Amino acid sequence: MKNITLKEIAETLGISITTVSKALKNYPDVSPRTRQAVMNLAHQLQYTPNSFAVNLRTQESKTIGLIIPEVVHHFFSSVINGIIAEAEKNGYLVIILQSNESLELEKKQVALLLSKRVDGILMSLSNESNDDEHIREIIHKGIPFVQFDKISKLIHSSKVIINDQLAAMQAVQHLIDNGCKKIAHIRGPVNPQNAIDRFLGYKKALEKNTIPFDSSLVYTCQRVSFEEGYAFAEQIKKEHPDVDGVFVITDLVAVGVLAYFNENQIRVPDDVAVIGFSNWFMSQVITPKLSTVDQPSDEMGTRAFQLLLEQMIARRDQKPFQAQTIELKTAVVQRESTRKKS
Amino acid sequence: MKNITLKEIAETLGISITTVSKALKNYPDVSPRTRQAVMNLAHQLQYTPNSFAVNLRTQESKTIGLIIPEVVHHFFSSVINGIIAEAEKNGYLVIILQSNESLELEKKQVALLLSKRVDGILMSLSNESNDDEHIREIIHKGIPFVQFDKISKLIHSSKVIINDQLAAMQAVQHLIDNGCKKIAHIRGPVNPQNAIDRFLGYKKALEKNTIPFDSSLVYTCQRVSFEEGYAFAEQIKKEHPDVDGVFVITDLVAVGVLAYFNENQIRVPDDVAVIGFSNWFMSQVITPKLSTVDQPSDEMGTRAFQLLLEQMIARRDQKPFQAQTIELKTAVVQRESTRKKS
DNA sequence: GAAAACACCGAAAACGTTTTCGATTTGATA
DNA sequence: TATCAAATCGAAAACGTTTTCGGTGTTTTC
Repeated sequence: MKNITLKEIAETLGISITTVSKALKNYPDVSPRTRQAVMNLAHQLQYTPNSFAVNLRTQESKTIGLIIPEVVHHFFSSVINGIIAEAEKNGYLVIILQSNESLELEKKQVALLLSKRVDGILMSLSNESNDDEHIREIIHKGIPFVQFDKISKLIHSSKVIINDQLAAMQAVQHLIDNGCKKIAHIRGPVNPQNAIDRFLGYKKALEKNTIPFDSSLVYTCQRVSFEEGYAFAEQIKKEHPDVDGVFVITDLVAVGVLAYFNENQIRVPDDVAVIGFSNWFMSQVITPKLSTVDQPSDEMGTRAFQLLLEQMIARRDQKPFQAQTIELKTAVVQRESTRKKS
Repeated sequence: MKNITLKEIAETLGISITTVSKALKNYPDVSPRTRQAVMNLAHQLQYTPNSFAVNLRTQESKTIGLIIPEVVHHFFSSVINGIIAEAEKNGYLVIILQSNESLELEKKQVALLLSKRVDGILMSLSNESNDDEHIREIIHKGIPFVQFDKISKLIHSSKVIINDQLAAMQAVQHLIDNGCKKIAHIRGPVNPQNAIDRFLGYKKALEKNTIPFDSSLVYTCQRVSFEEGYAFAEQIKKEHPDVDGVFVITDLVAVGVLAYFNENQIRVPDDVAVIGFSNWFMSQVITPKLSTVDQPSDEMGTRAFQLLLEQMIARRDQKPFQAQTIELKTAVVQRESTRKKS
């Protein structure tokens, strides 16, 4: 039951701890004979180094922290997938924390990870985040750090993002190209950068097509939920019966919109076209199939980790490191909810 | 940038490291004066204990490992949610590993967690798991361990499960109660206990209703995917045009079944009733809304962690510990895909 | 045959904490 | 005043590893 240590190997072999350690780590200054003996015994005894001791000695834990707003979320779970796969491939483990979109929790969790002395931190901001203190703390402490998806533009760090503004423009343009004249937008909360950018993209697309912007056509989610989509769909139809296109902040909400339309004999896309964002799995199985903007979630995870790894290596080797921003490609994917109008 | 230590506090205050440590940990044998001084300085300097050192000294890391087959999966992501919430509440962090349904990876990951010396391990088996060695290793080493969802009955450990056999029986009974006479079953892979139990439940329900069991009505998934559901639906309709009910291993596959039926003018539930399992979010938004068996995924996570915590505490206090099995309640939830036939 | 090079090994410090146990001081008691 | 108890502190060991540096002994070189 007791875990075996270098000391025990050393004692049974009648040599020093130092030599055992060196034999195991392929140091050149140990004879083939002793190395073999050590290796054999270590293997036979199933020796595994005590990682607590290794951590203390080397001052690194080969563990990174990940803070995301939500785990039960198709997009984020895909990102997690990418991160832990890439991390494991490179010998790192991932501790996952969930901010539940709460700034307060997010701050606690940053402190927690810092006190745990993870080798790096990966983070997507909560919707409440309008305050940077805790993030600056990470950077100030010199902990490798990269933001992805929901980022703060004010923080100088590596980032993996998409061009939300452009993607949103393309989505709205797609609506227009399919004959929509009056387009509503169900946007995300006020703080997150991507909600802001998508809103800006919406505005720009209208502008480009000389469609006047009407702020009463913009509906703002608080919780970004299915229920909100459902409720806003109803509200839109009440307040603007002639709306013929809706651009929705994310697929989950868009599915709520579709649910209301379906239940109330409002034909999609004939009466109203709907386009979502993120390309959740769900979108391809509902009726009508939801058009959306595809966003490479898995890749976002792997790239984010790679960036973090670069920075962790630079730190270990005391080399300078330049923060980088990677912008991933998005693509409008057309499905049934935006078929062209005759 | 440098992290501050007990030693530095001790030196600037002109007292010993011991006293500083004791002051911070509320030992009784330090005077109010010095305690206050230490507290103040520690706070001012933002001292946080070096967890590497604490780990080494206390031989625990306040970190647990979690191995699941898949992260991008509604059920599992819900369980993760429950686990990390409950863990954090109790001061534990969670390292998540994904076996990708591969036994080989699963074994590596167990070894990894063992070498990282996590305080406990939570695990749901991969579909490939038909071999116990690595699990027995965990138990043999005395590491607290609890299985959930996809478990091995042969391993003696705490477990959090549902009564798959009963739940499946109820699902099939529900189909029968709604007028189905010839019921197909799309089952999960051969190894997992829950696939076996659900199949057994299917058989028992037929038996109870004196419907003859026909093995050609049973279709076996390999990957438990949407696509398989789609393909099996086609196959079922070809081989058994008179099938009027399908019980499917899980909602994702059932959604594939619905997709095929929808596209081929096979009316659900009028021609064929369909019931899934697990109550994924998706099920309530597709057309027709999918009947299913609700399974408390979040709670499964919290209960699993609680069981693990009990065992970790018992181990720390050198108290004996009895493995427990918690059986969570399931419930058939009726939606549109199984409306009663006239 | 002396000097230099080489091969092999181990002592010891260091990482930063926790905890035991003994030492010292102070105040109270007989 | 001598004794005892209580209050306060610190030395030191321990957790298990990594790595530097110096010390042997052996072999090569001129």
